Amino acid sequence: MKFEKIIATCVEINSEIFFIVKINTKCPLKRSLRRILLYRGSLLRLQALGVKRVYSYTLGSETGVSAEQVRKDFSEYHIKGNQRGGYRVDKLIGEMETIFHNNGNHNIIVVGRGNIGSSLANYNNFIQRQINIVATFDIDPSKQRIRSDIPVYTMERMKEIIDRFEVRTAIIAVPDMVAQNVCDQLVKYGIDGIVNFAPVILKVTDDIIVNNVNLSDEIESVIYCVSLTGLEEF
Amino acid sequence: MKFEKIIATCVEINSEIFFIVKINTKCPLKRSLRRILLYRGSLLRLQALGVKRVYSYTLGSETGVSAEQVRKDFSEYHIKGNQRGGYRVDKLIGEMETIFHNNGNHNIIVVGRGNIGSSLANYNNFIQRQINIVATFDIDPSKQRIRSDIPVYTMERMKEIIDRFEVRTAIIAVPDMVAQNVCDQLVKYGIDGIVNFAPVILKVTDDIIVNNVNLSDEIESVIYCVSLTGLEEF
DNA sequence: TAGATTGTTAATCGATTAACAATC
DNA sequence: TAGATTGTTAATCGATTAACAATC
Repeated sequence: MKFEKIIATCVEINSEIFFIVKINTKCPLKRSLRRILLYRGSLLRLQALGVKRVYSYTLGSETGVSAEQVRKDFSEYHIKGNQRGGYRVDKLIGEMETIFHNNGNHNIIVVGRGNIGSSLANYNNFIQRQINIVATFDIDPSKQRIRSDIPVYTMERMKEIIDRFEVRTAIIAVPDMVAQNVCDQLVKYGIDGIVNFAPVILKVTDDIIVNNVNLSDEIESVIYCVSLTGLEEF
Repeated sequence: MKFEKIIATCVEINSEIFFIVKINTKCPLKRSLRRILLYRGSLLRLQALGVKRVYSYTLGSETGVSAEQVRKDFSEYHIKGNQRGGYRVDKLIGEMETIFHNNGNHNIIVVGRGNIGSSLANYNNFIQRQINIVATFDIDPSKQRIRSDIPVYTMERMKEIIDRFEVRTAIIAVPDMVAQNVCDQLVKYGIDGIVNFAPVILKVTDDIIVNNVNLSDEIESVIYCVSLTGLEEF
């Protein structure tokens, strides 16, 4: 875990000077560890289908990773298989849970109950992964009438809920203009990790983990790749 | 652009053997190019605020990238600045558009008008980025009554719309169980690029670009990073 | 045993950082 | 000019691939 030095920078906007305190880099999870997350997702799915054993090349093929890479990753985290029968699915999942300290559910909250907020609230993939959305928040009081398993509260109750459920990770799914405000509030209430869906880079201190998910970027990179095909240099 | 060799693999599920033709790796956009996308997003925002000029350290700070990295990236794509006055925002944006061949709008479609599909349909960040959602599709005919700028069609009209608007990129926002079916259909109708929000790895041939956006993984990596803080080794 | 598969080490590749020269 | 900033080359770091030995 590296701590970067704090650099203050400034921008000139219409001859007014603004100071930018410091930016946190994207959640710096090692590639190998992200792949472990990927393998786990795949294994949970295979397990649900009744698969008992996998080989490195099976799992690799399932996740789009080479068999060598899978074994290399397993080796890094001391996950052992059997040189004849591959890996037992349930054992693998267990070992991965240990890596992620997944002893129990992780309580998270979602701020903003618009479309993205609602997608997340209704996303049933989370239960399997022990991600537990305890509440969502929205400034619009009419949103509280939404019928859903996951409650919608006004912003006033944020601190209370964060404390009660010992929430450390929050999702920001509010419009860009208020994302920074919400972020500051969350940090003030003790949140350590943020998944940010607003297309702005949040200004936070170094001790806060931020993962920016930019949907436009994800789509644009595909559009770009597609525009390259056809005009190949051989 | 690299073309991988085709490897056929098989899995045993309840003593039935399934063959997996080939998996496409995640949209393999170079890191530097992804950052160009990131810079562009930031520059568009700054431009809207009235910012005329940026320095490498300003833009770096805005995007969470080091100033050296910014200059290195610019150098790779032959983007030149002024050794005294930094870079002109409008000129930068223009040069980035050229890199992405962004001469005109890119028509895309969204399959699945659930929560994620609707988020995307209502996401106003796309217009600025010249991403143009021409239609959404859903099997549920009642969804066609949704009031929105972007129409909802039944699956039957997919081919027609793809042809008419020359769509090459599609977004899959359907439940996991049908994602592969939808994918196969899209490919049959001539789609070259897919952004997949279903938590399954799609099986496609090598010539199709797939970018898997897994929301659980994004959240989990933050949860993991957060769980690490506090137990630092110094 | 022979063969298939794991597990690890070494070699390569790509991406980031550091250093500094060029220049407005 | 002096100073700040760009732009590029070299050094380092990390991640992937290749090769192969270990073993069930």
